[in-house]
Amino acid sequence: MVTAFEALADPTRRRILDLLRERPRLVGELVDLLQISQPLVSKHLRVLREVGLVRVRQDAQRRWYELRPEPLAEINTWLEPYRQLWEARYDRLEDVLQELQEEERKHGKT
Amino acid sequence: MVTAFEALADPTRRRILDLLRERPRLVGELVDLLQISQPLVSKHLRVLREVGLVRVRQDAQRRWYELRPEPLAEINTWLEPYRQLWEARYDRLEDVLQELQEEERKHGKT
DNA sequence: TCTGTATATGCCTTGACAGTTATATAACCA
DNA sequence: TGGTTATATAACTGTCAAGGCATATACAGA
Repeated sequence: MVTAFEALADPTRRRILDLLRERPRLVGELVDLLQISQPLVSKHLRVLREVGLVRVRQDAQRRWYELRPEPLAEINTWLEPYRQLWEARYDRLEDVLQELQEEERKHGKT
Repeated sequence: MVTAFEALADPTRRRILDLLRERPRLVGELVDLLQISQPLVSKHLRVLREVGLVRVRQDAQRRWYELRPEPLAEINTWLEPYRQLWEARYDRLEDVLQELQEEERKHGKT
């Protein structure tokens, strides 16, 4: 596990980030909200920590996990050159139509 | 494997997409460029096909693989609310400084 | 029809990771 | 100090995907 891409592949981790977007949270809060075991939450948080997507503030025995969105900029950068492409193609319906035709040809040959 | 997020987790697949961004390519071309086995390329292409990130045009025995950037819009949408956050924090150096201090405190206590 | 070319698929092994349970660590409180 | 709370980690299991090898499929040309 190295990049933010891998970290985002897991849907649970995406949910954790979404929850931290509202405000920092304790591990226990996340356990309640996600309905999964505490060790599992801690593991996902460790992965997110390692790629820099969250940081921890310790407060006695409690640990506040806080979002650090900067690594997402890496993904945004990778995405950039594609953005223009899909925007440019929004008005072209031919793709969809042609695909429907091909599906028809393949499956509909009863 | 379901979403574009999972598809992008693999660096080889990201490379394939980058190559297809220039122009459509034959499977054989990708094999040469990526320096990996033909079956493996075909398998990655299958994953990309299943999430709709590429499409195929058949030309005799050859298959032209072509980029279909639309599913990336899903990722872009997910990213959207985060974008403002990291942009808002670009000018705050305190984060970095505080982190350096904490590292210092932890490891530098010789 | 046979042969070569281009690509896909099946089977297998290995490694990584999600998830669980049990336990360790660490700080607070009585 | 002992007990309790909050979180992390270790050990384990099951699953799934990457990658390799062998083979099937599909088409073209002779």
